[in-house]
Amino acid sequence: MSRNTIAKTRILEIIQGSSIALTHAAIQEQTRDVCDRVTIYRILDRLVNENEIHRIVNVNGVVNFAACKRCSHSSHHHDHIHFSCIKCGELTCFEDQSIDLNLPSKYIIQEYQLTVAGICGKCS
Amino acid sequence: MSRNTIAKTRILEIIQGSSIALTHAAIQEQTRDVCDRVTIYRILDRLVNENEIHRIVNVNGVVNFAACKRCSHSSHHHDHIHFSCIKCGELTCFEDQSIDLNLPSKYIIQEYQLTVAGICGKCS
DNA sequence: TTATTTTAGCAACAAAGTTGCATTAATATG
DNA sequence: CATATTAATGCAACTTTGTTGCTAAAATAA
Repeated sequence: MSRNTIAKTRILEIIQGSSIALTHAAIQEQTRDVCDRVTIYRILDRLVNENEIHRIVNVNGVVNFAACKRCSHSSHHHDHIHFSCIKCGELTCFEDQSIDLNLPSKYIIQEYQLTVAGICGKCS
Repeated sequence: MSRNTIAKTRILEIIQGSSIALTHAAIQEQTRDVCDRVTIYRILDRLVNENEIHRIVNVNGVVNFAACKRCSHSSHHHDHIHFSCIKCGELTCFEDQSIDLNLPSKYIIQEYQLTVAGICGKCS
C-alpha cells in the first residue's frame, strides 16, 4: 500500500466526487497549488494499481479516470460500458452493464473496453 | 473527392494489404522517402473522411488505422469488435461481430468502439 | 526522535499530433 | 495541349500528453 499523502487523498476525493470520468487536465485544474503536473500522473498510476480508480480511453483517444464502484479490491475488472457524449463531452460509466462476446476459441479474453459515442440523457 | 496522389495511393495500398490495423508509426516505416510525416497524418485524415479506412483507438490509447471492408460508402459504421493482443501487440478487426446495447432510452447511440484485450489466436 | 523509504518538485526529454506558409503537383478549363 | 486553378506536400515550429532522472521533502517504521 502506497502512502496516503495530501495530494493523493485530494485527487481520490475529486475523482470519487465526480459523476463523470475526468481527464488529467480536468484533475489538474481542480488541484491548483496542491501538487505538480508530474505528481498527478504518478498518483493516478498509484490509484489505478491500488484498484481505487480505473483508466478509460475515450473514442477520441483521450484518457479518463473514474472511481471504481462495483469492483471489489480482490476481483478488479472494468468490463462495463462507457458513454461518451459528443455534445457535452462528458464520459459516463454504466457499471451495471456488461456484454457477451463470441470470439474464436483460440482467443483468450482478458478485459474489454467499450465506449459508446452519442448524445447523453442530459443533452438529448 | 480529394486528389489521388502517389502518397495517398501508396498509404491506402499499405493499409488495405495489411491483415491487422496499423499505427501512424508503422505506416511511416513502410513509406520511407514517399512522403513527410505530416503528410501521412493529412492523408490518413482524408482517407477516414472518404470512408476508405477507419480509426481505432486501442486499449492502450494508441491510434490505429484499418481498411473498411464491410462499410458501404453510403452507410459507414465501424460497430465491430477489435482485438488487441497483449503479447504481439497486433490489433485485429472482427467485422462480422456486433453487440447489443441496452442503455436508457434518453441516450442516443451514434457509434461504439469495442476493443478486447487478451491473447490472439497466433499467440495462444 | 531519528532512520528509512516513499513521494514530490523540477528540469529535461520524448512521442504524437497540429498549424502556417511557401512550393509543388493534380485536375479543370479554354 | 497549355495554362489557370485548386489541392497536396514539405518544412519548421509549436502544442499536448506523458515519461525519466535526480535531489529535496515528507510519511511511516524503528
